[in-house]
Amino acid sequence: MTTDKTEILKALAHPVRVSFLEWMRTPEEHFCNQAHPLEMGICANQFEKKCGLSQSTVSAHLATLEKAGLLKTNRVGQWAFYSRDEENIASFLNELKSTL
Amino acid sequence: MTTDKTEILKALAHPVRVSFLEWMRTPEEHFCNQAHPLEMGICANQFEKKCGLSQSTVSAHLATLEKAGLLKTNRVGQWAFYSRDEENIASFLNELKSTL
DNA sequence: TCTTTAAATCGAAAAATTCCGATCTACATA
DNA sequence: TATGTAGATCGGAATTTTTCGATTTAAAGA
Repeated sequence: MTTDKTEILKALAHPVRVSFLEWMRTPEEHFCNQAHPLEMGICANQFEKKCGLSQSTVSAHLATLEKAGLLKTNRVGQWAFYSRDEENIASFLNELKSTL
Repeated sequence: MTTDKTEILKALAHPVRVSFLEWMRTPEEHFCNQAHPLEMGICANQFEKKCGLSQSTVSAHLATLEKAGLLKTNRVGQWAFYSRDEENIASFLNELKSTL
């Protein structure tokens, strides 16, 4: 969670990772079949089903987004729940708007 | 000049290309030594001096930014003058803000 | 304790990106 | 016409990214 502009832009350079973030804007729309309450975040395995990539690839994409500061992780038992880091996302968008 | 979100985000994934765009926000500050008037745009060779990369590499970076729709080209004689495509940049930022 | 399940990590292959020097094209000028 | 300059394009090397299957780690349940 570095919040470095370059790292964030690299994280956004792959369409699958952008999709992950976009899906998470409206979880009830994209992850309505999740066993756990959506308030806990989105379970990692939900992304696998939705994007068709392997477990290890999805895990790597989620790690990239988390390292960039765009996602937060909530580990409960054997599960990892991801949610958008709205504060970092907003400040990135603001920085981009004022510097780009 | 496709104005495709994915292509733009890929174009922004390299720090040198982001620098190019940022420098061009204030040309009088970053390209004050240009022989031609800054209103014509920024001459390609200006970027070479400033970033230290080779002519062919700079040309490729500029082409990437132009294909993404972030820059416009104005060819005059043997020179290529580049300027920001403010309209596309603004609509990209707006789209990003409302979808990401 | 043994088995199952979820997710991270490892190792390696494939693909994409970055970069350079050399070449090619176009224009300008002597 | 020959020379010089600017910039695009080509070919290839180096690096980075993407992806997968296999393994490891950790927790859950039988």
